[in-house]
Amino acid sequence: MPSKRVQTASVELARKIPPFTVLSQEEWEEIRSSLYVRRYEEGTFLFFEGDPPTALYLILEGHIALVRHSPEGRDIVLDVMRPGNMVGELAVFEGVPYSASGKALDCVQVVAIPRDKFLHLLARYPRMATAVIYDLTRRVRHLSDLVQSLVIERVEQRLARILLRLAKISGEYTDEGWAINLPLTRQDLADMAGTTVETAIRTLSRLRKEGVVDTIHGRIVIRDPERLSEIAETSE
Amino acid sequence: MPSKRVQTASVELARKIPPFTVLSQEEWEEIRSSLYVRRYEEGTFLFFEGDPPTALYLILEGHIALVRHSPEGRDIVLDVMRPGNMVGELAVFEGVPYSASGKALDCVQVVAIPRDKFLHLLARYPRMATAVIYDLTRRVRHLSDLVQSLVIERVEQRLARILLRLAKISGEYTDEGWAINLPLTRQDLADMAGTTVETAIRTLSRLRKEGVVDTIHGRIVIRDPERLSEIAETSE
DNA sequence: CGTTTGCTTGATACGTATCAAAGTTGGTGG
DNA sequence: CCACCAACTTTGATACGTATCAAGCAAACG
Repeated sequence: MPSKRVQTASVELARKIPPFTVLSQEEWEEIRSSLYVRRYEEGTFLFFEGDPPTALYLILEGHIALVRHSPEGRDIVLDVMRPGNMVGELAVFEGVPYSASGKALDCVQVVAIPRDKFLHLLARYPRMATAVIYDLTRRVRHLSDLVQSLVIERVEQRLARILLRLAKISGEYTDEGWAINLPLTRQDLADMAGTTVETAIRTLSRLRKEGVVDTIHGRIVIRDPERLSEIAETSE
Repeated sequence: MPSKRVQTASVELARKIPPFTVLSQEEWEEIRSSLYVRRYEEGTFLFFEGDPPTALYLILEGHIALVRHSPEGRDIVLDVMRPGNMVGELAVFEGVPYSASGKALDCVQVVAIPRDKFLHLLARYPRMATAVIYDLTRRVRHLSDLVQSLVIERVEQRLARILLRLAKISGEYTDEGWAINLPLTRQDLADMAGTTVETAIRTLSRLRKEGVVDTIHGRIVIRDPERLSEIAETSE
């Protein structure tokens, strides 16, 4: 049964990432059966804001955007998570609905841990909490940066910062430049920068005319990382 | 020695708040000597953004604002912490400089736990991690709300939201209305709303003329909580 | 008292949202 | 292979909220 073997192999990948690295081999073997692998297509949702907290997800592959939907129909991307990160801890911990939706930005593979299983695990192996704390810590720091960015920076700077971050997260060096390996729409970028599509487009167009960035086959390529960093850091 | 007795009594208050409630009496007695109480005057700083992480603080009394300073001299309040909350966990955990300053908004009393002591405690009593996680969870949720607020709401709505939150945190019912028991300047409020003093003042003036809020002896009083909630929730 | 610090109001400029409309791309089925 | 549709992208004109600069005012303080 090939599919079964793939499944087992994938779960085994989780063995090597933070919450589980603290476990001994026996402990791991014991809990492994509680975990299951799931795949999500680009653009699909793992869960929606407001859903009851059924599971916590550990990213094996791909990228997930945490998105808030506003009543007026506007979306806001709070964070972009990548392999090794956890998603859904907040809700799972407090037993309250997810406070944001989890949207697959590309082809995503996760290990899902049902809420009650995870709470059991944590009660039994409290050392696992360290991994959760580190993940939350990263999120607090990122959100703090985002707040500061929204208050003091203009759209151009915010976009520059976002592009550099995305390139760091999932960039690839090509002969065209430093390419961001994610199928992002202008709307996605606008939602990350806290602005509108039109403004995001205008800003990117200007940067393209200046030779700083470009889009090739729908992917954004950073042609002049130095210049982009300058724009991101300009304090005025 | 009266001062010594006060000190001991104050440390004892920490016994009843989250990270320590999980400890048995013996465990508590063992670690108690590692803790010490500190007091801060209104307007003083417990630590500054960029300082090495010397200690984690547990608030016994008073309120602390987590403030980011921008290079251009602008301040941004990321969160307001109150009794029972922890301050400084991020830096203490990762061993990196504080990512924001801790500013006493009123007369503050804290239990300080030196970094190495706290890490030891946590390694020894991993159950304590739960309290840390809950605190971080609250912060992530608050920062997420703040980001959403900054992106979709206008200054008036943001200020309304902030006033309601502050009133919930440290409000008192007087015959004048629901008074916020903190000595806040207009600048403080502007820093919380991510705007400038002038705009904050103009907005508050308007609200005062409409009979929604007022300031009496430098304290803000909410005269019409209903109306203020409406303003905070108006989705357009 | 004079000086500082915080508060207030006004005039103007700028960045970005909004509304509108046209161009582009990729996929689907005839 | 082409026609068509839907989704995404792009550009333009205009309006609005808020920052900025400037100046006067009030209260606190040594």
